[in-house]
Amino acid sequence: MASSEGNTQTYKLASLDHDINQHFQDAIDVIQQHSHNPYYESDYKYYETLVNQQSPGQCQISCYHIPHRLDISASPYDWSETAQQSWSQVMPDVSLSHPAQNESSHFFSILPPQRNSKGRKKLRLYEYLHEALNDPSMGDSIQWTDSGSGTFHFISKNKEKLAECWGQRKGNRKTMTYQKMARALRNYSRTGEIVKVRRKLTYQFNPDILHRLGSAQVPVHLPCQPTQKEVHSQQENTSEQSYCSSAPADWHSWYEHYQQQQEDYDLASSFASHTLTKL
DNA sequence: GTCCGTGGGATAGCTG
DNA sequence: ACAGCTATCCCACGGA
Repeated sequence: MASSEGNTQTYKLASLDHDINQHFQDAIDVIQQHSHNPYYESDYKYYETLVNQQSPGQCQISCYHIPHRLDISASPYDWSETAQQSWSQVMPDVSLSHPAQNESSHFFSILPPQRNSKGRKKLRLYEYLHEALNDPSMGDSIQWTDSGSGTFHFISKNKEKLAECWGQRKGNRKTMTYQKMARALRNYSRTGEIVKVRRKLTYQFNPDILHRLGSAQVPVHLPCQPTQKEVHSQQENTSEQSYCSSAPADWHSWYEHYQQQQEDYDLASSFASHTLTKL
């Protein structure tokens, strides 16, 4: 894909200017905000405020629901509406002053899109990550950077724990590592489901994926290693609900938007670098 | 030099 | 059996 190559080149350029860019990040943010890019906003405001709330080593996902203003809670969602919505309508409008983990919560589950040989849907990585993000007990491994824009980051200290949980969840024989899990995440960059953000350990959900995950919820408890009964029960609960696997109209525009952001960032980086050279 | 994060080719495994 | 998709394995690279 040409866009992937473009992104790669952009990353390489950005790495050359890494030091400079750190100092110019604030200025770049201002530029991006003025260019009306809603998905490049202040992703990192909560680094200082986010707190590890739960005990480490606990490999369990309780699956809490974050209420979004646009949320449709547990009711099935008509995805045909999504294609008719503008970007601002699709995006959950979560106030930056209310980090997700401080919200009141209740149990939920998400709907895996793939089916296994028995006709059940298979959990995908991004779904698992979304579960983990909304599970306070996993707050020491993965956290929302900005739940409104779908930006999240792994906690360096415990990211391996999350990866191991993912591997256990998938029933892998070999231990899953963050490195391998991150490789899978990079695959999502190709499809646009999750993209890499220019920050260490930070990624961003496609807003439509985010919206889909946020609105496909039913009360259920999902342990890291669910028993067969639990798996069956969960899947019984979710299999009847509609789950649109086709890409809605806004998906493409979002990805273009993302690429444009990369270009904007690159331009800003070049400008910053050029300016410093002259100084 | 090591460690960590990232990028990507190759391949295994699953699904239709 | 086959193709397509996703996850995993493994290695290389760059920065701190």
